[in-house]
Amino acid sequence: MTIIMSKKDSHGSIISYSKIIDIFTDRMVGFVLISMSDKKNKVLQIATKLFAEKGFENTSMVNICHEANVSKGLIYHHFKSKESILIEIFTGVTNQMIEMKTASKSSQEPKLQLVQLIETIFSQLEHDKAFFQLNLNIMFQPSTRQILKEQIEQRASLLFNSVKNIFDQISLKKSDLLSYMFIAEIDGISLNYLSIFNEYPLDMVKEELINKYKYLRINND
Amino acid sequence: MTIIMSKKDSHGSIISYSKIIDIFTDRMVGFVLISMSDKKNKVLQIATKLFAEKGFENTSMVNICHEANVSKGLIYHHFKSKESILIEIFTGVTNQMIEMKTASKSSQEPKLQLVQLIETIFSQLEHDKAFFQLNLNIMFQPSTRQILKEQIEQRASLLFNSVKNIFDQISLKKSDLLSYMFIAEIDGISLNYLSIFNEYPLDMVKEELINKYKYLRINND
Amino acid sequence: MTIIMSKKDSHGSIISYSKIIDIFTDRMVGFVLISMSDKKNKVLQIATKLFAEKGFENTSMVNICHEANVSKGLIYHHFKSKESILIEIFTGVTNQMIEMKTASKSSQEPKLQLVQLIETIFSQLEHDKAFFQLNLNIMFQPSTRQILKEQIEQRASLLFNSVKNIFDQISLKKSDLLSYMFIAEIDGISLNYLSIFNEYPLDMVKEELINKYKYLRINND
Amino acid sequence: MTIIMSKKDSHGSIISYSKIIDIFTDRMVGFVLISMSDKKNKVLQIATKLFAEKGFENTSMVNICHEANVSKGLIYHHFKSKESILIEIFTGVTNQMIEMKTASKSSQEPKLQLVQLIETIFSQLEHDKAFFQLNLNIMFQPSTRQILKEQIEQRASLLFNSVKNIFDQISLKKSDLLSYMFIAEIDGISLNYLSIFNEYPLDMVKEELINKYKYLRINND
DNA sequence: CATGAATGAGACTTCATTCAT
DNA sequence: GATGAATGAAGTCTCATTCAT
Repeated sequence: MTIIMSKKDSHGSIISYSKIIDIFTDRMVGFVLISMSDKKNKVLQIATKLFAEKGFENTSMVNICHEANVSKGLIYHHFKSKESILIEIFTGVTNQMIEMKTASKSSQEPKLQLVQLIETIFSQLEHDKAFFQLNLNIMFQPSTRQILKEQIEQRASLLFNSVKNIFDQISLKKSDLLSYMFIAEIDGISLNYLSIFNEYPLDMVKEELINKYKYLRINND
Repeated sequence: MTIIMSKKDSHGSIISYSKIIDIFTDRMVGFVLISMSDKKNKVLQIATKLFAEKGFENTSMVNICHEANVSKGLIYHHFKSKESILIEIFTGVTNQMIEMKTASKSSQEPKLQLVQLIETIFSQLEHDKAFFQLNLNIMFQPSTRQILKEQIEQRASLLFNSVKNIFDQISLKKSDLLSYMFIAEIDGISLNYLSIFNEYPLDMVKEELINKYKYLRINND
Repeated sequence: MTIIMSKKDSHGSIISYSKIIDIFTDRMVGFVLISMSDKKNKVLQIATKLFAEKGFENTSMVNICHEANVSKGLIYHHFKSKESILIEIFTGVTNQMIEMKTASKSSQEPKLQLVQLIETIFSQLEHDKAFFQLNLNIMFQPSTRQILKEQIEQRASLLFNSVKNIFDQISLKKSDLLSYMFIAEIDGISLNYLSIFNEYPLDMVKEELINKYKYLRINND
Repeated sequence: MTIIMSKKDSHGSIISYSKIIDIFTDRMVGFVLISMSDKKNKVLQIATKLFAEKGFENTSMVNICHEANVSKGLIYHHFKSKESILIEIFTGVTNQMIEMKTASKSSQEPKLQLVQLIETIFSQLEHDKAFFQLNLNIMFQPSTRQILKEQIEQRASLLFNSVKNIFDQISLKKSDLLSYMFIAEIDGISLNYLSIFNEYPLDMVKEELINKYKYLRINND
């Protein structure tokens, strides 16, 4: 799944990728992660960055060591293998998504929820191109895809359920189909923006999409 | 670009991936490839298959040699490097797309052209998942992406112009935006079908999309 | 030396390998080991087991830590190095052998002493294949052999003197040669039983050997 | 099996280990090996030497590279792994043994065959201590033992059948038992000579053994 | 055209050992 | 006594590429 779920916190702001990166840094307060050693943190942070920049296969353990100022031995003290670093990164984000989903109970009008969701996602997309590209890279590289198959599926159903939940509030009819179309549109735009077109008119496309869903009228034939 | 352009040949049929694969085989008559030796053909064919199955980085020259029943020396006689095999594969398909584009001058009603395009693409998608995944893999793997940057952009504008050309026949207004949306929808669906959802209702989604464009009414506000 | 000396204690029973293992446990009362901490004991015990099962080179300190439920730091608190664990294990057994030797003063008829010795050794052999294999492993692995060279020689002469002492009681003539042959036969059988033949008829061979020495008649030509 | 079978060639001389080593050198004329590249030969030769001197686990691929004046890549071009070098060495010798066995049809008096066998083996033993030690090392190192389990068993039965065949000519009764004892004596002496005693009186022991079998009288009770 | 021996850089990983706490 | 984070050397193996034949 290309999309990272958004979460409105008490101040109405959005948890963006900068927050996701915080999972591995000092501001994170989840009890599981709080005890993570600084060096391990650093490794996860650097690995995330390098995997995003160069791809998983083209990032060597030595690359990570050097950038993280850490010895090879230490990495293997904290992680079983290179693969397991990838898994830990991915799991961190997946857990974050799950947590967000549980936390976010919107009472807004459903069409506005869709609009909000679109805005959140595109805002993240613009801020963290590299991170989204990492996700795509991982999903289409057969080797890494295999490793993270389950999580990818988990994330997909997580997002789908969130979206379908909103459409159900609008109309139970065709909510499945509408969810698939909604997600396809967002993923397609992300894909084109990130990797296909040189100068993609993201703002224009975003506006079009928002208008579409703001004034959505469902044809119940 | 996820999308491989279709071409209606004189019999109204579609150039599918099976045809694309033919680029590398004896039936191909393009002037560029006509002189290609059988062995070189075989290498390109096998490399395409292996890159799709295992990814570029995880396919070794030896893998290709063994499957193609060819010696290492011979591969380096025909190709400067592993990269250049990838480039040649990609170029072959790009050239094919260009040729198709020049050849295909449809006189059909524009909305039917869109429907035809949708059907073509999804038909290819279903037949050649691996090949489409290869394209995605290459585009999101930073290393390979860099190598093929220009071609990726060339293909994107090729497709965009084809689509925009159709929308222009419907209405000059917003034809850009509509083209971007159309491409995004198709790419998004492909993406979700290929790599995200476990059991994607491709037929249902396709039908929805076809209905949308068959009866398209443009809001000219 | 493949052979672990036996000892008849006051009840006529034999000190078997189960007793040897006790060196490292609470029932041991030797003055050297009495003050040994429980954890150190445990480490020696586990190390013996792992060295026997996997060989010295293929047993890592971490393997020992995990199985002994002890931290790496603690092992290095008790032992200077991995080598020194091996040395301590070997020394423990050697000391035990020395102690046994000093303790065992048999007044039996010499040929019966030989029979007794044969029975003891084969009984141990059957009970503790792994332990005997460890001894062989250590003696033939050039690296470990070097470390324990002196002890190996010490044990050899210890055993040789014990055996020669018995043969001296039978006949002073050729007692050297007879001792070498006796030891060779026992070691050869052990070797074949432990490591060469798939289904070795140990009982049959043992009986043959016992008969040979029970009714030994020395040719004094 | 510690013992390498001997073979009387047309001049009554013995194929010693120096001949076995020739398997890997220019004098070998077996059609299978004649085509082996010089470099591959060299690697096998050097590996044999180093495994014998330092043990399998303590010989690194780099050690072999350096001594054989060959690149790491080349070794892996010829051998799948370090293990496979060991297997190839061992297999070479095993095949040699099989070939010798088939070739050697002695018409001598059986007791003299035994004497001949003893002399052959001890002659080899004295010439090639390191090689015999390698065999022992391999058989008692759990890791290598596992790898060569089958061959070890094959060799054992090969030797056993040879020996039993001779004893059968003397007396069918107890020929099994006598074979086991004979092999045990030889292996025991080898073991003691190679690895236990500092100054082993090999000549004296050998003479004793020869006398025993030269004038063997079987007790048929 | 065609082969495959040969190279050497660099990949992932293991491991004994040290040391601050 | 006890812990485990941290190190760095060394190990096995892979791989794109070159080149003599």
